[in-house]
Amino acid sequence: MSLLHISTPKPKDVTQKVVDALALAIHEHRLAPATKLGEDEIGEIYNVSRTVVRAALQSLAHIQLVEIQRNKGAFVASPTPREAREVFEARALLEPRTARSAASRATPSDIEILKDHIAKEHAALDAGDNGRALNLSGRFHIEIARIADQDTIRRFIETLIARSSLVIALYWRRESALCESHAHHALVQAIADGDEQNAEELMQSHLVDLNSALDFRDRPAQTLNLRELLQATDQ
Amino acid sequence: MSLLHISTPKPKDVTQKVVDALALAIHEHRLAPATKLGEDEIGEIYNVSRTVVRAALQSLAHIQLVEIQRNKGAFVASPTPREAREVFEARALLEPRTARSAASRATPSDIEILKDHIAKEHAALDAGDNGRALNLSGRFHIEIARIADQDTIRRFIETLIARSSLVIALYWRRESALCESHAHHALVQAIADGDEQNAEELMQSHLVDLNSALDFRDRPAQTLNLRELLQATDQ
DNA sequence: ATATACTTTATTGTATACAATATTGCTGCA
DNA sequence: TGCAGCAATATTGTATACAATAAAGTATAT
Repeated sequence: MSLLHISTPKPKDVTQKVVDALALAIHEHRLAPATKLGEDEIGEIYNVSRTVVRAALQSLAHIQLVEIQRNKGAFVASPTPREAREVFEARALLEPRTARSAASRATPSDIEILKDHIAKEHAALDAGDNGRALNLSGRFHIEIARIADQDTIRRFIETLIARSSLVIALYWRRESALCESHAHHALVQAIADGDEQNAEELMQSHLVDLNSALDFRDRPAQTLNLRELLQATDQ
Repeated sequence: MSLLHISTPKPKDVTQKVVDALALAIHEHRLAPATKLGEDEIGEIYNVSRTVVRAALQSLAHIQLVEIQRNKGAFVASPTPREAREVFEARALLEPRTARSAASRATPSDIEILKDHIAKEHAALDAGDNGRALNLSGRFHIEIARIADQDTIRRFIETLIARSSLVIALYWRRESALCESHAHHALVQAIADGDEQNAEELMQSHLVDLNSALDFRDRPAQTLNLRELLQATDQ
């Protein structure tokens, strides 16, 4: 056995890098819903070929962060009011149970990680970086799913959190940025105490609060979406 | 991938054809877990280039029907006992609620569709085509999710049903093929009657029955998986 | 005979070239 | 002016070519 490769210096998965970069930009609201994502353009930005850009876009399409239309291209997804509602209904179905599970399994180091997330979120808010704060807030929820130790459901929740970013970008009503800090803090406390019932209920009410801060009556109606709707006659 | 992918109306999407063909082969247990899916090989079978094969494999990888290992290739997924358990836990979390929702919304034509599914399933069983029967059984569950009119959750359930095929291929214990016919029939009756409570409970007990027919103690341990494990040194 | 290093082959990862389709711009005519 | 039809351009879909990596085979030395 040759000891030549001591460790893998570059596990370089270029496609994943592009996926992560685009996903982060969407989560942080730097890329608005319905934005066109041209393949050449993205390829030039990241210095990769269209091949990997296409793979990245397809990956993002699958979690419904982007929508690919044949022969038209890829666009940042723009959830309809109905889709937006569904996202939060699904979260309401999955996350409370997951929080309960997390409360029954969390280790001290898990609690540290959660508290760390909250701290970073606060820091971002203080710095006025709302995009980063929103992203951290979502990752807080994903972290709880990870602690619950249910990979399958965690993956579902990840996609729901991702889409939630788009929903918030389109339908957020309140002026105050993210006043959920207290909810997250209380949740961590319940999880740290192993109080399953409380964790479940806190998560449920937290999601209700989030939902009530959204206004689905507004039309999302981006220019491109409109044009698509007007032209959609086939099938 | 619009909201309606009941069928591909346009014969132009070659990738989707490959995806569907491979998925069907897996669902019908013609492709066993851990089978290597070489790109050239598949490309020759369907007369397409590796480009579309790769796109198809990536698509299947995302719903965890295949597993892609960098520089190694794609393999039919081989869920571990743990993953298998998680699949059915997730189904137990999502499907009863979905059945309830379906019971509150089903139209007469929906009922017809469900009964049609059951009839086809019986026919397949009588013809000794267990693979097809299993596939139809899964599509029955997906149909209920469609009736429930929750696209987001329906997509989750679709992936769970797909993975269930693999789980059954690996961990099915009973000799009798699929004795769920009665359960499905009773479910349709409850849904047709609009009996939400009954539909939810029937689905729950149906899933419990399915679960009890699985034996997760057996090792799946395919040859290739073993070799991978012995070489897995990263992380 | 076994093990190790090296060579050869096969397969995947990425880039590029070509084909198909959509979009845009122009020209001519009413 | 406004619109229809065609031409030009741009973008995506697919195939192929090349590069990187892993797998397999071979020879040699102990």
